[in-house]
Amino acid sequence: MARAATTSDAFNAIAEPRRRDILMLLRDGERAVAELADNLEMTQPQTSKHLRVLREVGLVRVRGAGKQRLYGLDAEGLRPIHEWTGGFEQFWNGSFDRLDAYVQRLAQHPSTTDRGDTDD
Amino acid sequence: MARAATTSDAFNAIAEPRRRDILMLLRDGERAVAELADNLEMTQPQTSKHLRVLREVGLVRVRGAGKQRLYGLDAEGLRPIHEWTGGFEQFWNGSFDRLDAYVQRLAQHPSTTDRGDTDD
DNA sequence: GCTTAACTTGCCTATATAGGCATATGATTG
DNA sequence: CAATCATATGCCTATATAGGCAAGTTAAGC
Repeated sequence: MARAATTSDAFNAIAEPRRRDILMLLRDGERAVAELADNLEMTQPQTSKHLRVLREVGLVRVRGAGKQRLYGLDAEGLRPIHEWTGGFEQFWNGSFDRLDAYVQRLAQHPSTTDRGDTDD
Repeated sequence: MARAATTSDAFNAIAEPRRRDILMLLRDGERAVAELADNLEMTQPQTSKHLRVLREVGLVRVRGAGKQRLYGLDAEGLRPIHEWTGGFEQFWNGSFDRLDAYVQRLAQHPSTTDRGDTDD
């Protein structure tokens, strides 16, 4: 099979640096497409396409304003990613060692601790 | 041009659900390839390839243990993602309105978002 | 209705996988 | 060294973009 679709979920959507840039810009408020394109030095169609992806995964929403289309942030979709990565927080704040790993393994998969190399 | 490489950074690496599964399993401790493959119901080559991507972006590390290769978590690389998404936290915890946006636009410092330096 | 402005979409190409399968590489043991 | 177990890679195919460019669409204004 082929690779996963970037339009499938937020994880894939923010894998593209361009789209992360767009989201960061939108933190300052709604922006028109041309404004985004100008700020990020991308062509307009390029910007529109990225915005479409972001819209399909629900990270931005559009609002018609005359001839323009104002895109606004809908960051709720980033929350699952923040929480998912947060599930690994203990591994980078220094409060984790082999004993912790062993305890966690026991708690979660008691049957899979039979590798016999836990000689502590 | 083509789409971005999934091996380029952690953002791309975790865009693949399979790889997220692997990382979650590794929270319980080191695992051999076959063990991961078995747990996730993937083939062994498939697992090896995903592990290679994860290794190249620095999310896991390997350790030879006899005939086996034990993969362990190196979650430090997830930290930037956690922090990046954290930069949008204000948008989903309800403490954001048009005035906030206005103030942020005035400040124009997208590099360092709110890290509790106001009234924590 | 026609023109213009601001976007969106279609079409095309090149590229980067992800998965399947077979094979090569590494390490251990007899 | 040969045999075997555990992984890693190579090769191949199908697919999903991302980007460029052109054409279509929608909204205002005259």
